[in-house]
Amino acid sequence: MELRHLRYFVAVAEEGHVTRAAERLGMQQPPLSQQIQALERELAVQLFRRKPRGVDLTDAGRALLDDARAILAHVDHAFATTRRTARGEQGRIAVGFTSSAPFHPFVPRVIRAFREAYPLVALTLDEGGTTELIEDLRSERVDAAFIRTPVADPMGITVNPLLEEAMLVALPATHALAADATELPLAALAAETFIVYRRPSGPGLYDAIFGACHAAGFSPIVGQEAPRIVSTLNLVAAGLGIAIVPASLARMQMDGVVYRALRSSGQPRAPLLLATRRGDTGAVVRRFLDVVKRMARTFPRTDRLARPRR
Amino acid sequence: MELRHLRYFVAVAEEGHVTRAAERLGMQQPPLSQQIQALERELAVQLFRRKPRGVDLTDAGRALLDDARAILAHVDHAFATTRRTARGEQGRIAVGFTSSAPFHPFVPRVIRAFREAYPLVALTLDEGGTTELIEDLRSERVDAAFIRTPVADPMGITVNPLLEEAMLVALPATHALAADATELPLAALAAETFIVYRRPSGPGLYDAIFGACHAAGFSPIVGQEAPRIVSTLNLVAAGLGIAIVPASLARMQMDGVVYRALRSSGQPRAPLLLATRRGDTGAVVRRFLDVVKRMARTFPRTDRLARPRR
DNA sequence: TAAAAATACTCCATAGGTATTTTAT
DNA sequence: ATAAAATACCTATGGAGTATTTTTA
Repeated sequence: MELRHLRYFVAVAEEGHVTRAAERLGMQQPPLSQQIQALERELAVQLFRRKPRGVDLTDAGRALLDDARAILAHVDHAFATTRRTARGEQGRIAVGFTSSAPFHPFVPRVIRAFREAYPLVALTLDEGGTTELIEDLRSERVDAAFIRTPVADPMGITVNPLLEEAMLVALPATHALAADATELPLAALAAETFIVYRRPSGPGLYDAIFGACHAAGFSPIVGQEAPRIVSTLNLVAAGLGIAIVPASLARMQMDGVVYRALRSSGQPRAPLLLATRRGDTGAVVRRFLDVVKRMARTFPRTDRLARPRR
Repeated sequence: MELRHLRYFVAVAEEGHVTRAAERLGMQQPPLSQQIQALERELAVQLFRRKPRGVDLTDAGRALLDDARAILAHVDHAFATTRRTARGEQGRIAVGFTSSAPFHPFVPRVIRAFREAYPLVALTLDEGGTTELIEDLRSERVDAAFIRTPVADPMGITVNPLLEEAMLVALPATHALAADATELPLAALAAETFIVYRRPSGPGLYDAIFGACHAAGFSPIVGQEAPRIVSTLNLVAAGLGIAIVPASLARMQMDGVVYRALRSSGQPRAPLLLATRRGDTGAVVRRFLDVVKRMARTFPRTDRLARPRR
């Protein structure tokens, strides 16, 4: 029993005429008659009643016709779905992000663009800490993750740098420097207590900030450590110190916190990165990466990556 | 693209191993590999990732697997349905009956028995006049019809005699003969006005009643004609005359009407018949006829048919 | 290096073609 | 008498078998 038999059966049933059906199928009448007979023999059921000017369906044949059509349609549908899945146009993708990532306008923008470009892909979003997200990537709970810091141990993980942005100083509103409306040189913060974000297993943005301070000629005084970037702002509002945060965080206005720009020379910069599994063959993930990289290239110049020095 | 490809694909996907799948399919590994490749080529999609100890599904392959299983199951289901339909175990049948037929206990009994024996057959019931039912049979609105009178023009119709029953006199309750509790000889009705049932296109039970009366030595006085057997009883209740009706009608107790048996010698008898299309090839109809005929043979002796004299 | 899949080839079963007969009105 | 399906027979495509090579962790 093969699909051929069903295709032939439907053609004969629809034409009510073996010869005409053979014509429609681009074949001769005798082999078509034979295949129909083979089908009837295998089912041990008479499907057609032979009449002098054609054939017509028996009750059993009529019962089979609907099913045969449905089966053939199902086959077509399955193939279309398979092809779309292979092209990455259909399927599912789970995207993770750290708490600070969605403040960067690039992230919601790229998610929206992907959803529009691939409406048949079910995209789910999960927030998590960087360490957690890397673990989720390895265990395939997520397929891609927007993170803000390079990964310490990228075994099996590819980290794609996307954009960089300036960093700002977050000051308590009552702070003396907050009165100054202009941008600050980094050196002006030499006497301040720094609230830093540092995750247990890696440096976070720590190195970028400290490197910039050292270049500016001082070694920062470290106060409280916060578990995630967003929570540093709470500590700043409480007057426990100042913090250097990615510029996009300024979108979150928080009572008791004001932001001030840093003078561009020697300014630390915060990256936005996308982590994926190394050698992931999922076509949807590849499509997602394509969209993300393409959009990163067309993002406003100031946020583009510095060309890596070779 | 043939079902073979889907069967092979499912086997390989389930085993995760071409060689083992080939074993399960009772074939060698190379032709199986070839067929899988042919499937991938036709879809232009890679379904398996080849690994040193077997193969595993790509996303596209995983998408196809569910559909492939569903398609193969659908094929099996379709074939089972087709076979059942051919055997008359599944399908539909429309059964007609004249207004007086369901009073005969045989009719509801046989309907119930058929429904139990063939639960997958959808049986519908339609009441109608005899002429109407014969027309419905010809136009395939019904497939079988219980009727009470032979058909005048049975062109293309087979009428199967099933049972015969005695006839009773229906008398107005106020009638002098109603006081007499015992059975009556037919001759006692010689002076009565007969209400007869006679359909436009045929004799109905007219001939049976008149024949019996003539044999009893009188020619009945005909009063009103009623359109259907049941309505004769209304005319009897109204005192317009008496009627000779099938014994099973006595199940319908009606105010103002009493029934009296007729002495058996020369008693007219009413047939119950089943009309079907001559040469109907519908397996369900054949099953129905089988059940009806079998049950008619095992019905209480007094209602069985007189052996046709040759 | 070893297990498994892929390739190369051979064979034959059968789908499909051609010619003719049978069937049913 | 005629249209159409069935049968008989032939051809050749391609599915399946055997032997061998290639692949990859």
